[in-house]
Amino acid sequence: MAQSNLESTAKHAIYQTLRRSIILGRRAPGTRLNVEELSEEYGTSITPVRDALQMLSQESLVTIQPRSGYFVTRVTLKELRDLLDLREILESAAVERAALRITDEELDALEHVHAGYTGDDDFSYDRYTEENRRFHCLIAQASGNQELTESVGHLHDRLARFMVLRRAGKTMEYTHARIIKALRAHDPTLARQAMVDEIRDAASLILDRVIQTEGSAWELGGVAQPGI
Amino acid sequence: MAQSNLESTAKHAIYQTLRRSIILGRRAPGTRLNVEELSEEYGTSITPVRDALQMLSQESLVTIQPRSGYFVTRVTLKELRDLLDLREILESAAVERAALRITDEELDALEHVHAGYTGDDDFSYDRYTEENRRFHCLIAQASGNQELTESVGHLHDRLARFMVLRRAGKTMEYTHARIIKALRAHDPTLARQAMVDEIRDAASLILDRVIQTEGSAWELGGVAQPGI
DNA sequence: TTATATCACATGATATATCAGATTGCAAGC
DNA sequence: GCTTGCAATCTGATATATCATGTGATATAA
Repeated sequence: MAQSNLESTAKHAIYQTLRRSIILGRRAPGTRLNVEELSEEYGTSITPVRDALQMLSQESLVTIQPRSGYFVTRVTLKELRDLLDLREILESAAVERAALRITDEELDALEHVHAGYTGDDDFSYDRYTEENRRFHCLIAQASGNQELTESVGHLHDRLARFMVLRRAGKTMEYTHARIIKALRAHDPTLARQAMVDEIRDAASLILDRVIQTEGSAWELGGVAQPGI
Repeated sequence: MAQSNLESTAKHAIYQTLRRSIILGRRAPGTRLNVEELSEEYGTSITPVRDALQMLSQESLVTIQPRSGYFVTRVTLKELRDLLDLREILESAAVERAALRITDEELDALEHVHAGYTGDDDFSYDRYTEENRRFHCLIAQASGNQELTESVGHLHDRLARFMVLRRAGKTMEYTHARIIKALRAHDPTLARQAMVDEIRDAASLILDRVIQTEGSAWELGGVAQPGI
């Protein structure tokens, strides 16, 4: 997304709000998104709504059936596995690079990401998920590669609705502390190992949870697009 | 980009044509893209032109200055370096995974990508660049990770206008043969090394060429967006 | 009762007009 | 001569109307 000051446009405000509601699971996968309803909800015409939906479709959060409808994208189990694997590829590379060049300021920032465990309610889990995203993006930023940072951020956005399923509120600070320790030691191998451990644990938990709680709704290995 | 049968829409046809002209360098970085002119050129109203430009901006090929103009995105030297580094991250991971699971059919396909060296003219270089993209996407596909495959494809699209600068028409088949040999041996370490060698050689050549031929036009380490 | 054809409606896609902000050029003041 | 302010123009952003396609419902025939 290459734009300057796009934040001043209505389409951007709608995009952000809608994106967040999809990511946080308030609009369920497969749900139809109706442009007339959305334009009433946001108090605009359908044009910026369409623009926002176009943007979301390019992030694969929304699927366009031309001339038929817009839908919140369903994710197959295969796609989820692919995303989690891609996450490992990107974030292990990021943390290796970060270990070699991270500054004290950046390390301090990492240590202040978490506001602590406050329970297992939905509100707390929204916060933990956001803090987790911030933590990992700060590491990617410390890699010095902005393209990599943006890729990591987008990946977290796409995975956010699944990250909540982990229920890792109690353990997150511990696993992140391991990563911070390796970064402080400027040890790329150790940092990579700590990161890969976290990511694989998370992937395993997410996949288990998804299969348990939504097994019957998943298109295992198939194409899960509306209308097909 | 999550859509079904989008190819039937005018916005998609415009998107593809415009995208290609940017990638092939026919619209130079920094060039203003005027919606009225484009709508006349494509014989439509400005609406699908706007849609297409929105899509291109999300791929960072176009930069939107809200209420001011659309421009072909300029890439800073830092961004180019970051992209090339991200390419190494993604493609080395892809080739490792491919080495473990590539089929004979996929290997045959790799061996038939190249139509041979035909000279140093522009037309030939367009073809080499396209063949190079296809080669690397086939490898990513052989990794079995569709998300990774798409990421590699997008990366090649963004880098296409720089890949041409390599002038690697004569050497490409040789470097690709090394990779194919390692894949045939199902040796991930060897495959990774061959891939990293190619990517680093390419990156070095591209950066040298860019600095030589366009050094004075580059915003070294700065922000190179129109109007700033 | 089932299969096929037709019609009506829903909804995205597109066209056109208007609005809103940015940019440029010119004039006045210092 | 330089700077600032204002007006005009440019151009993207948005609103509204119309078009085009897909889907579901209904009617008709076998």
